[in-house]
Amino acid sequence: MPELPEVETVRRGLNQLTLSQEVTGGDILLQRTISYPFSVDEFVDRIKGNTIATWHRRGKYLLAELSTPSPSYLGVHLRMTGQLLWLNQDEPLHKHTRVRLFFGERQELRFVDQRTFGKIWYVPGNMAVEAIITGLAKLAVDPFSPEFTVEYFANKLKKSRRPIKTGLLDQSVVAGLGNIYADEALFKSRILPTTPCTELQISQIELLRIAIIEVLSASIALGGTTFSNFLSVKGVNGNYGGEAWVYNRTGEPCKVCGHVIQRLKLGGRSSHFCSQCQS
DNA sequence: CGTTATACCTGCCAGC
DNA sequence: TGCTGGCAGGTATAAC
Ligand SMILES: [Zn+2]
Repeated sequence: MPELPEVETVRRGLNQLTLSQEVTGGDILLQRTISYPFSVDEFVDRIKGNTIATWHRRGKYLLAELSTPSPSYLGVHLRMTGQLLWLNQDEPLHKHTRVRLFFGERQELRFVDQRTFGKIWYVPGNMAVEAIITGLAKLAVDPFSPEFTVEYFANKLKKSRRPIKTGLLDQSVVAGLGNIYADEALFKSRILPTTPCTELQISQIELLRIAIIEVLSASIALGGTTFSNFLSVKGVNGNYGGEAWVYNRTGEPCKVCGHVIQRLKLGGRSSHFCSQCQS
């Protein structure tokens, strides 16, 4: 479900709805969703009594800053099908409910996750976030950060001759891109997904950098994607879908030149592209 | 070290 | 109608 625009949409909803309310309990319906600590009872004990000061996003990871002890955190990764929903506790359970966190008397933050790949961590105050949520250790800069310069990007890309599509999905190159927006950014910058990273000209790298920022911004502005089971915290789907140039359009005509959109497996993932517009 | 394949799951859809 | 194979937002780890 979630790439950067969807996770950012969820983060904004969480900041509107969940702050400054006491966590009064929890119910872990699927133990392996909790990545840390090992004991789910300890997880609930540690979270209980806290309030959330604010939600941060790092790449596709969500981090809730907890009140006590400071600094301590609740981390969430939605992976493919995770949803965080703000509900009344009496709302009937969704089929794929995995974790319930209760707030105050009636409210609940419910983690629903069909494919069960999603992960939740509690990060104690005396431990580094990267030591618990290990995926954060190798995470690259955010595409909206001033550090995401053409020099930074070129430096990351020169290290490997793998296809650029594979490079864009590597979260240690740039944080937050997934299959949809990687394909869209490559189309917008007119680069074939198969192009080896090392063969990109600096001018192409700059076009790609701009396209990444544009495509992610456009989707955030529309509340995330229509593709997949994505839902915001308030339970609504996004509106970014009709504006897709190539993603999920195999066999349909290119919106620019009319040539048929093709699909190719790269790094185990589908890539969608126009062989006329992209080179 | 870089790179690819596979595992982790559930469900949907096209084709036979 | 079943059944089967392929596919789906992502990442960690094993196996070259
Ligand atoms: Zn085209």
